[in-house]
Amino acid sequence: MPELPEVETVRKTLVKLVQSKQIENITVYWPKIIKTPLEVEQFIDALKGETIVDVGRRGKFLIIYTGQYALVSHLRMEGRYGLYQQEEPFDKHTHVIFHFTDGTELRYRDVRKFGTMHLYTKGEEFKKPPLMELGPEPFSKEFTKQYLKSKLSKTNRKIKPALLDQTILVGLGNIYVDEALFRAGIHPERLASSLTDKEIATLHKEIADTLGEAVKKGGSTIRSYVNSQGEIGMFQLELYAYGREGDACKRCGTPLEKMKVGGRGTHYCPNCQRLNS
DNA sequence: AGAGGTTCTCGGGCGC
DNA sequence: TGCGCCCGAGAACCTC
Repeated sequence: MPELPEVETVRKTLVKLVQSKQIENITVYWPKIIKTPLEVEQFIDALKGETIVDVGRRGKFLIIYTGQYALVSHLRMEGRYGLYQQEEPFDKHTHVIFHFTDGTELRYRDVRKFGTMHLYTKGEEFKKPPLMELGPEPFSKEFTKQYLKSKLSKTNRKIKPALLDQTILVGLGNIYVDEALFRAGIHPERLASSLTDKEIATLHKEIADTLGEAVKKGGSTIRSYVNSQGEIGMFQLELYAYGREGDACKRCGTPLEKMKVGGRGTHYCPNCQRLNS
Protein backbone atom coordinates (compact mmCIF):
# COMPACT_ATOMS: atom_id res chain seq x y z
CA MET A 1 0.00 0.00 0.00
CA PRO A 2 1.88 2.95 1.22
CA GLU A 3 4.57 4.84 -0.59
CA LEU A 4 5.90 8.20 0.54
CA PRO A 5 2.70 10.23 -0.08
CA GLU A 6 0.52 7.77 1.81
CA VAL A 7 2.96 7.47 4.74
CA GLU A 8 3.29 11.25 4.96
CA THR A 9 -0.51 11.54 5.05
CA VAL A 10 -0.71 8.91 7.77
CA ARG A 11 1.97 10.81 9.71
CA LYS A 12 0.08 14.09 9.55
CA THR A 13 -3.21 12.55 10.65
CA LEU A 14 -1.66 10.26 13.26
CA VAL A 15 0.27 12.97 15.10
CA LYS A 16 -2.96 14.86 15.80
CA LEU A 17 -4.54 11.72 17.22
CA VAL A 18 -1.80 10.51 19.55
CA GLN A 19 0.35 13.48 20.56
CA SER A 20 0.55 13.83 24.38
CA LYS A 21 -1.10 10.46 25.00
CA GLN A 22 0.48 8.32 27.71
CA ILE A 23 0.90 4.59 27.11
CA GLU A 24 -0.51 2.54 29.97
CA ASN A 25 0.06 -0.88 28.43
CA ILE A 26 0.49 -2.66 25.10
CA THR A 27 -1.08 -5.87 23.82
CA VAL A 28 0.72 -7.76 21.05
CA TYR A 29 -1.30 -10.45 19.26
CA TRP A 30 1.22 -11.20 16.49
CA PRO A 31 4.74 -10.97 17.94
CA LYS A 32 6.50 -11.30 14.56
CA ILE A 33 5.58 -7.68 13.83
CA ILE A 34 8.02 -6.61 16.59
CA LYS A 35 11.55 -6.99 15.20
CA THR A 36 13.51 -5.04 17.85
CA PRO A 37 13.95 -5.78 20.66
CA LEU A 38 13.85 -9.54 20.10
CA GLU A 39 11.67 -10.15 23.15
CA VAL A 40 8.21 -8.64 22.92
CA GLU A 41 8.14 -8.30 26.72
CA GLN A 42 11.04 -5.86 26.53
CA PHE A 43 9.23 -3.84 23.85
CA ILE A 44 6.17 -3.58 26.08
CA ASP A 45 8.07 -2.83 29.29
CA ALA A 46 10.11 -0.08 27.65
CA LEU A 47 7.07 1.78 26.35
CA LYS A 48 4.88 1.45 29.45
CA GLY A 49 4.49 4.88 31.02
CA GLU A 50 5.98 6.70 28.00
CA THR A 51 4.21 9.68 26.47
CA ILE A 52 4.04 10.22 22.70
CA VAL A 53 5.66 13.54 21.77
CA ASP A 54 5.72 13.48 17.96
CA VAL A 55 5.34 11.38 14.81
CA GLY A 56 8.02 11.63 12.13
CA ARG A 57 8.73 9.98 8.79
CA ARG A 58 11.83 8.72 6.97
CA GLY A 59 11.07 7.43 3.48
CA LYS A 60 8.18 5.01 3.88
CA PHE A 61 8.82 4.55 7.61
CA LEU A 62 6.83 6.23 10.36
CA ILE A 63 8.72 7.13 13.54
CA ILE A 64 6.62 7.47 16.69
CA TYR A 65 8.63 9.43 19.27
CA THR A 66 8.09 9.17 23.00
CA GLY A 67 10.10 10.88 25.72
CA GLN A 68 12.85 8.28 25.54
CA TYR A 69 12.22 6.13 22.48
CA ALA A 70 11.82 6.08 18.70
CA LEU A 71 9.38 3.47 17.41
CA VAL A 72 10.17 2.84 13.74
CA SER A 73 7.11 1.42 11.99
CA HIS A 74 6.73 0.20 8.41
CA LEU A 75 3.23 -0.46 7.05
CA ARG A 76 4.48 -2.59 4.13
CA MET A 77 1.48 -3.52 1.99
CA GLU A 78 -1.58 -3.10 4.18
CA GLY A 79 -0.63 -1.84 7.62
CA ARG A 80 -2.78 0.92 9.10
CA TYR A 81 -3.20 2.82 12.34
CA GLY A 82 -6.35 4.09 13.98
CA LEU A 83 -7.44 5.55 17.32
CA TYR A 84 -10.38 3.89 19.08
CA GLN A 85 -12.22 3.83 22.39
CA GLN A 86 -11.13 0.78 24.36
CA GLU A 87 -14.65 -0.65 24.41
CA GLU A 88 -14.94 -0.72 20.62
CA PRO A 89 -14.58 -4.23 19.16
CA PHE A 90 -11.59 -5.14 16.97
CA ASP A 91 -11.12 -7.88 14.37
CA LYS A 92 -8.58 -10.68 13.85
CA HIS A 93 -6.30 -8.46 11.76
CA THR A 94 -5.53 -6.15 14.68
CA HIS A 95 -2.06 -7.20 15.86
CA VAL A 96 -0.80 -4.50 18.25
CA ILE A 97 -2.78 -2.25 20.60
CA PHE A 98 -1.27 0.68 22.51
CA HIS A 99 -3.61 1.33 25.45
CA PHE A 100 -3.55 4.95 26.60
CA THR A 101 -4.30 6.23 30.09
CA ASP A 102 -7.31 8.24 28.85
CA GLY A 103 -9.32 5.20 27.76
CA THR A 104 -8.47 5.45 24.06
CA GLU A 105 -6.13 3.12 22.21
CA LEU A 106 -3.97 3.17 19.09
CA ARG A 107 -4.48 0.00 17.07
CA TYR A 108 -2.20 -1.41 14.37
CA ARG A 109 -4.11 -3.51 11.86
CA ASP A 110 -2.43 -5.40 9.03
CA VAL A 111 -4.23 -8.04 6.96
CA ARG A 112 -1.04 -9.46 5.45
CA LYS A 113 1.07 -9.21 8.64
CA PHE A 114 4.03 -7.85 6.64
CA GLY A 115 4.49 -4.69 8.71
CA THR A 116 7.44 -4.24 11.07
CA MET A 117 8.25 -2.31 14.27
CA HIS A 118 11.72 -1.54 15.62
CA LEU A 119 12.15 0.20 18.98
CA TYR A 120 15.32 2.15 19.70
CA THR A 121 16.47 4.69 22.24
CA LYS A 122 15.98 8.11 20.66
CA GLY A 123 19.03 9.02 18.61
CA GLU A 124 19.93 5.40 17.86
CA GLU A 125 17.23 4.87 15.24
CA PHE A 126 19.21 6.26 12.31
CA LYS A 127 22.31 4.18 13.17
CA LYS A 128 20.55 0.81 13.02
CA PRO A 129 18.43 -1.09 10.54
CA PRO A 130 16.05 -0.43 8.93
CA LEU A 131 16.81 3.31 8.66
CA MET A 132 20.60 3.01 8.58
CA GLU A 133 21.30 2.75 4.85
CA LEU A 134 18.48 4.76 3.31
CA GLY A 135 19.10 7.19 0.47
CA PRO A 136 18.06 10.88 0.46
CA GLU A 137 14.52 12.19 0.78
CA PRO A 138 13.17 13.27 -2.62
CA PHE A 139 12.39 16.81 -1.36
CA SER A 140 15.78 17.34 0.32
CA LYS A 141 18.68 19.41 -0.93
CA GLU A 142 20.80 16.22 -1.02
CA PHE A 143 18.64 14.81 -3.81
CA THR A 144 20.17 16.63 -6.77
CA LYS A 145 20.39 15.78 -10.46
CA GLN A 146 24.11 15.21 -10.01
CA TYR A 147 23.49 12.80 -7.14
CA LEU A 148 20.90 10.86 -9.14
CA LYS A 149 23.25 10.64 -12.10
CA SER A 150 26.12 9.39 -9.93
CA LYS A 151 23.96 6.59 -8.56
CA LEU A 152 22.31 5.57 -11.85
CA SER A 153 25.56 5.55 -13.80
CA LYS A 154 27.09 2.99 -11.42
CA THR A 155 24.45 0.28 -11.68
CA ASN A 156 23.73 -2.38 -14.29
CA ARG A 157 20.07 -2.59 -13.41
CA LYS A 158 17.06 -1.40 -15.31
CA ILE A 159 15.80 2.05 -14.34
CA LYS A 160 12.63 0.85 -12.62
CA PRO A 161 14.28 -1.55 -10.13
CA ALA A 162 17.01 1.04 -9.53
CA LEU A 163 14.44 3.70 -8.58
CA LEU A 164 12.65 1.27 -6.28
CA ASP A 165 15.92 0.72 -4.39
CA GLN A 166 15.50 2.74 -1.18
CA THR A 167 19.28 3.12 -0.79
CA ILE A 168 19.35 5.23 -3.98
CA LEU A 169 16.45 7.44 -2.91
CA VAL A 170 13.52 6.85 -0.56
CA GLY A 171 9.82 7.13 -1.19
CA LEU A 172 9.09 5.63 -4.60
CA GLY A 173 7.05 2.42 -4.76
CA ASN A 174 5.32 0.62 -7.58
CA ILE A 175 2.68 3.29 -8.24
CA TYR A 176 4.84 6.40 -8.21
CA VAL A 177 7.80 4.85 -10.02
CA ASP A 178 5.50 4.05 -12.96
CA GLU A 179 4.07 7.57 -12.80
CA ALA A 180 7.46 9.29 -12.68
CA LEU A 181 8.79 7.20 -15.57
CA PHE A 182 5.67 7.91 -17.62
CA ARG A 183 5.90 11.65 -17.00
CA ALA A 184 9.58 11.61 -17.88
CA GLY A 185 8.92 9.59 -21.05
CA ILE A 186 11.37 6.86 -20.04
CA HIS A 187 10.78 3.15 -20.68
CA PRO A 188 10.94 1.17 -17.39
CA GLU A 189 13.37 -1.37 -18.90
CA ARG A 190 15.97 1.17 -19.98
CA LEU A 191 19.35 0.44 -18.43
CA ALA A 192 19.79 3.00 -15.65
CA SER A 193 23.31 3.77 -16.82
CA SER A 194 22.10 4.55 -20.35
CA LEU A 195 20.04 7.63 -19.41
CA THR A 196 21.23 10.91 -20.90
CA ASP A 197 21.85 13.98 -18.72
CA LYS A 198 18.68 15.49 -20.14
CA GLU A 199 16.63 12.41 -19.26
CA ILE A 200 18.06 12.38 -15.74
CA ALA A 201 17.19 16.05 -15.29
CA THR A 202 13.60 15.39 -16.41
CA LEU A 203 13.30 12.28 -14.28
CA HIS A 204 14.66 14.13 -11.23
CA LYS A 205 12.01 16.82 -11.63
CA GLU A 206 9.17 14.37 -12.27
CA ILE A 207 10.03 12.24 -9.21
CA ALA A 208 9.78 15.26 -6.91
CA ASP A 209 6.73 16.72 -8.69
CA THR A 210 4.80 13.45 -8.72
CA LEU A 211 5.44 12.72 -5.04
CA GLY A 212 4.76 16.34 -4.06
CA GLU A 213 1.43 16.48 -5.90
CA ALA A 214 0.43 13.13 -4.40
CA VAL A 215 1.17 14.38 -0.86
CA LYS A 216 -1.11 17.38 -1.53
CA LYS A 217 -3.89 15.01 -2.59
CA GLY A 218 -3.50 12.78 0.48
CA GLY A 219 -1.98 9.84 -1.43
CA SER A 220 -3.60 7.29 -3.74
CA THR A 221 -6.28 4.80 -2.70
CA ILE A 222 -6.12 1.84 -5.08
CA ARG A 223 -7.59 -0.91 -2.99
CA SER A 224 -7.37 -0.44 0.72
CA TYR A 225 -5.35 2.59 1.75
CA VAL A 226 -6.86 5.00 4.28
CA ASN A 227 -5.11 7.49 6.55
CA SER A 228 -5.26 7.35 10.37
CA GLN A 229 -8.64 9.06 10.33
CA GLY A 230 -10.06 6.48 7.92
CA GLU A 231 -10.09 8.87 4.95
CA ILE A 232 -9.09 7.75 1.42
CA GLY A 233 -6.62 9.58 -0.81
CA MET A 234 -7.49 11.39 -4.05
CA PHE A 235 -4.36 11.11 -6.18
CA GLN A 236 -5.57 7.90 -7.86
CA LEU A 237 -7.67 10.24 -10.02
CA GLU A 238 -4.51 11.91 -11.31
CA LEU A 239 -2.63 8.77 -12.33
CA TYR A 240 -1.33 8.55 -15.90
CA ALA A 241 -0.01 4.98 -15.92
CA TYR A 242 -0.61 2.82 -12.83
CA GLY A 243 -3.62 0.54 -13.21
CA ARG A 244 -4.55 2.04 -16.61
CA GLU A 245 -3.49 -0.85 -18.87
CA GLY A 246 -5.75 -1.01 -21.93
CA ASP A 247 -6.93 2.58 -21.41
CA ALA A 248 -5.90 5.41 -23.72
CA CYS A 249 -2.70 7.28 -22.85
CA LYS A 250 -3.71 10.74 -21.56
CA ARG A 251 -0.98 12.28 -23.73
CA CYS A 252 -1.13 10.42 -27.06
CA GLY A 253 -4.18 8.14 -26.99
CA THR A 254 -2.23 4.91 -27.50
CA PRO A 255 -3.54 2.03 -25.34
CA LEU A 256 -1.31 1.60 -22.29
CA GLU A 257 0.38 -1.75 -21.75
CA LYS A 258 1.32 -3.82 -18.71
CA MET A 259 4.35 -6.05 -18.33
CA LYS A 260 6.60 -7.50 -15.61
CA VAL A 261 9.80 -5.64 -14.79
CA GLY A 262 11.90 -6.92 -11.93
CA GLY A 263 8.97 -9.07 -10.87
CA ARG A 264 6.63 -6.09 -10.49
CA GLY A 265 3.56 -5.27 -12.54
CA THR A 266 4.58 -2.32 -14.72
CA HIS A 267 2.34 0.10 -16.60
CA TYR A 268 3.62 2.24 -19.47
CA CYS A 269 2.81 3.84 -22.79
CA PRO A 270 4.52 2.02 -25.67
CA ASN A 271 4.50 5.23 -27.68
CA CYS A 272 5.59 7.85 -25.12
CA GLN A 273 8.12 5.56 -23.41
CA ARG A 274 10.33 3.85 -25.98
CA LEU A 275 13.21 1.46 -25.36
CA ASN A 276 15.36 2.69 -28.25
CA SER A 277 15.58 6.12 -29.94
C1' DA B 1 -5.89 -18.86 -9.51
C1' DG B 2 -2.72 -15.56 -9.14
C1' DA B 3 -1.60 -11.04 -8.21
C1' DG B 4 -1.16 -7.32 -4.87
C1' DG B 5 0.92 -0.93 -2.68
C1' DT B 6 7.20 -3.88 0.28
C1' DT B 7 11.59 -5.30 1.52
C1' DC B 8 14.58 -8.82 3.58
C1' DT B 9 17.39 -12.97 2.79
C1' DC B 10 19.64 -16.08 -0.03
C1' DG B 11 22.51 -17.84 -3.55
C1' DG B 12 24.65 -17.56 -8.21
C1' DG B 13 27.85 -15.16 -11.01
C1' DC B 14 31.69 -12.44 -11.54
C1' DG B 15 36.05 -9.88 -10.62
C1' DC B 16 40.04 -9.28 -7.87
C1' DT C 1 40.60 -20.64 -3.49
C1' DG C 2 38.24 -17.11 -1.00
C1' DC C 3 35.87 -12.91 -0.39
C1' DG C 4 32.88 -9.26 -1.55
C1' DC C 5 29.76 -7.04 -4.38
C1' DC C 6 25.79 -6.92 -7.40
C1' DC C 7 21.61 -8.53 -8.81
C1' DG C 8 17.39 -11.36 -9.36
C1' DA C 9 14.30 -14.77 -7.25
C1' DG C 10 11.74 -16.20 -3.49
C1' DA C 11 9.61 -15.59 0.83
C1' DA C 12 6.84 -13.44 4.53
C1' DC C 13 0.79 -13.43 4.75
C1' DC C 14 -4.08 -12.95 3.50
C1' DT C 15 -7.99 -11.58 0.43
C1' DC C 16 -10.51 -11.29 -3.75
